[in-house]
Amino acid sequence: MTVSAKTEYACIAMIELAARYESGQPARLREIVEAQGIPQPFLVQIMAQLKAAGLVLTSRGAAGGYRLAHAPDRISLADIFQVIEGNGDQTESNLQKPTPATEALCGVWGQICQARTKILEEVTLANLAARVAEQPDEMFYI
Amino acid sequence: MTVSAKTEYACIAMIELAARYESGQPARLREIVEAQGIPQPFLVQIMAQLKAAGLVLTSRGAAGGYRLAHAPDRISLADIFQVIEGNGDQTESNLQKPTPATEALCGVWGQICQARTKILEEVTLANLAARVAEQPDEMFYI
DNA sequence: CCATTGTTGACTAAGTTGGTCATGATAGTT
DNA sequence: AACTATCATGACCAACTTAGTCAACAATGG
Repeated sequence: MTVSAKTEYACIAMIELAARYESGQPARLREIVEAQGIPQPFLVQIMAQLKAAGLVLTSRGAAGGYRLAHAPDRISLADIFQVIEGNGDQTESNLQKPTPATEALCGVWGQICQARTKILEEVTLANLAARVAEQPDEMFYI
Repeated sequence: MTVSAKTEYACIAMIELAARYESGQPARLREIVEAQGIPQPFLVQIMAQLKAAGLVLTSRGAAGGYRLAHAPDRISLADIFQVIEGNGDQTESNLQKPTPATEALCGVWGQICQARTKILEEVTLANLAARVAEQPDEMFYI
């Protein structure tokens, strides 16, 4: 599989925002960074992409921060992957000249993409937030 | 998804070998290269890996070449992926500090890996060779 | 006005991918 | 034995991607 760090960070940040969605108050970058241990300047890039795609809203200024653009149960991991990785749907071959063999293989790649997309679409932020809430917080070490 | 060129080449070469399995005669590197348009020196590397993993047998010398080590219906794409990509099963997080959020996500990554592996295990070389044989050969252009 | 926050875009270091090259080892052919 | 066809091995390299940094800027609340 190999999910890139960037994509994973994006998902984590979105989960964090989902947890605060009810309160209606925006989360500052620093808060997300501190809660999750993501390198700050890197997260800036990521949030910018998520904003450009319309998944999060921002407010500038002293009391600013990031909020989800939609309810957590309306945003799925598939949406986030789409933004960060582009539509990674590789139904194309690396080989220029199409042969019967490449076409057969592309069919398989397509099947895999479909299976993956289905799973990602079914997992929403609300869904994940619930799972997170269930787990013990494991903060008993420094 | 993004299957690397290397992995795809490996699969193609194995399909080519599967087609010749019945004849019992080894296929030369050059023949595979010419039939499929893979850069020759690169394929050498790939075949070496497949050999080291015991998927193909080789004979050196004038009438030498490559053969499958097992019947085509005993080799699946999962075997080939395993050799070329290592066990790409990423159930690990990119983030050092494990948080509840990362654990929830890793569960999803695991699900996806499982789905992918299942598909790859079900597709054997015999299976693919049959699909290839069905397709018209599209050799009407130069 | 000013401190706090997000915005933008350029930059970079390290690793991976895709590929090349040269040289050597082995086996059949003559 | 000499020759040639074939695989074997390991070093090498260029381009791209990933992960991350930095600095200057813009807007907003108090």
